[in-house]
Amino acid sequence: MTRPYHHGTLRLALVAAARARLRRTPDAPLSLRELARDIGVSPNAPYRHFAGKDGVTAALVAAGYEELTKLAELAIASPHPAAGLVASYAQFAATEPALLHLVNAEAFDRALPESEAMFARDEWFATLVGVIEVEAGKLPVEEAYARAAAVWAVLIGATQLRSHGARGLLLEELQPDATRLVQLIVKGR
Amino acid sequence: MTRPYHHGTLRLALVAAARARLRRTPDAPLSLRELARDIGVSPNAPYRHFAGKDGVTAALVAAGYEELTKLAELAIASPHPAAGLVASYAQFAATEPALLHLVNAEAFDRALPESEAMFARDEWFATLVGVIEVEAGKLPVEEAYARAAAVWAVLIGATQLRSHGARGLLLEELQPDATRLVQLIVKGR
DNA sequence: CGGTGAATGTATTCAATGTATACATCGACT
DNA sequence: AGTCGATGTATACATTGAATACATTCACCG
Repeated sequence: MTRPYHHGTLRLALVAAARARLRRTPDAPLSLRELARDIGVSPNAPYRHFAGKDGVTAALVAAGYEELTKLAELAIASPHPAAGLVASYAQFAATEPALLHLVNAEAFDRALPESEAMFARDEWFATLVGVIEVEAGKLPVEEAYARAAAVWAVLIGATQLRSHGARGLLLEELQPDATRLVQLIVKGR
Repeated sequence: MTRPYHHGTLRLALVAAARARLRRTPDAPLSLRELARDIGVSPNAPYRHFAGKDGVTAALVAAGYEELTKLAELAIASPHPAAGLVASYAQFAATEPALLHLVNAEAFDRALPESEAMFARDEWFATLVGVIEVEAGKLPVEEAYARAAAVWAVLIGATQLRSHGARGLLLEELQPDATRLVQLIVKGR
C-alpha cells in the first residue's frame, strides 16, 4: 500500500510546508523543489497548483495578510482596539517572523500577480481603517487612510527593527513605544 | 591592446555595477555572475574581493548606511534637523529604492558577517541619536535610543509603503505625515 | 457499467546560478 | 633577475526554477 498517486490536497500541503520551513529555518531561502521533497512529491507537481515560485510566495503573502486581518478584527471587537492591534501584531511577529518579513518585503516591490495576495492586502488595510474609525470616530476618508497608513508604517518598521537585538532594540522594549505611537496616530495626535 | 589582466579596482567596480543594476532594474535579483559579466571579468574574479555573494550584499548595505549617515549629518547641521532628515531619507528612497530596500531587509534577518555593514549600521543609528539630541537637548541615554529607534521604524515603514501606489499611499502624500510623526517622536510627544 | 476527457503527478531535460579547486598572470620587493 | 603574494581565469559540480512530454486517476455521461 504505497502513497496514492494523487496527493489530494497538494496546494494546502505546499503552503503548510512552506510555513513550516519559514518557522523552522527563518533565514533559509525557500526552494520549491525542497518543498516538493518535504511532501514527497515530484519537483514539478507544484506547478499544477501555482504559477511557479512566485505563485507560492503570493499564496503565503495572502495567508499572512488573512491572519493579520483576522487578528485585527478581533482587536476591533476588544475593549482597546489600538493596543490590541499592536499586541497581536507583535505576537504574530514573534511567532512567524519570517512569514511576516515575507509579507512586508515581497508584497510590495515584486509585483505579485493581481491576485489573492493583493486582495488580502487591501482587506488588511481596510481593517486597519476600521480600527481607526472605532477609536477616533467617523473621519474624512483621506484622514482615516492617512492615519491607517501611518499605523501600518509603524508596525512594519517596528517589526523590522525587532529582529536585530543590537543596540538594545528588543521586542519587549519596542512594543510599548509602538503602542504609544500608534495611539498617538489613531487619535490625530 | 587588450584589457589588462588585472582590473585594478574590481572591488569598487563590483559595488558600482551592483548599484547600477539596482537602479536600472530594481526588482531583478542580483546575480554575481551577471555583475562579473557587466564588468567583463571571469565569473569567479569577485571571490578575490568578497566572501561570496553575501559579501557583496554586505558591501552594498554598508555603502547604503554610509550615505544615509552622511545625509543625516548634513541634516543635523541644517536649520531643521528632523525635517531635513526625513526629506533627505525620502529623496534617497526615491533615487535608489532597491538599495534602500536591500539595506532595510537584508541588514537584519540574514546575519551579515560581523563586518563593515554592521559597523555602518551602528554609525547610522548613532547619527540618528544625534538628531534626537540636537532637537530635544540632552536626554537619558535609553530615552534618546528609544526615540531614535522609533524614528528609524517610521522611516523604514514609510519607505516600504512608499513603493506601492495602491490605496493612494504615494510618497508625496506620505512624506508630510512622516515628517509630522518624526517631529512628534523627536520631542517626546 | 464503461469509456472518455480533464485534473493531477511524473520523467526528462535545460539554462542559470553560487561556489570550490586548480592553474595562469602580474607586480612589487629582495 | 628571481620569487612570492595578489589577482584573475578555467574547469567542474550541485542546486535551482522551469518547460515539455508522458502517466495516472477521477468525475462525469452514455
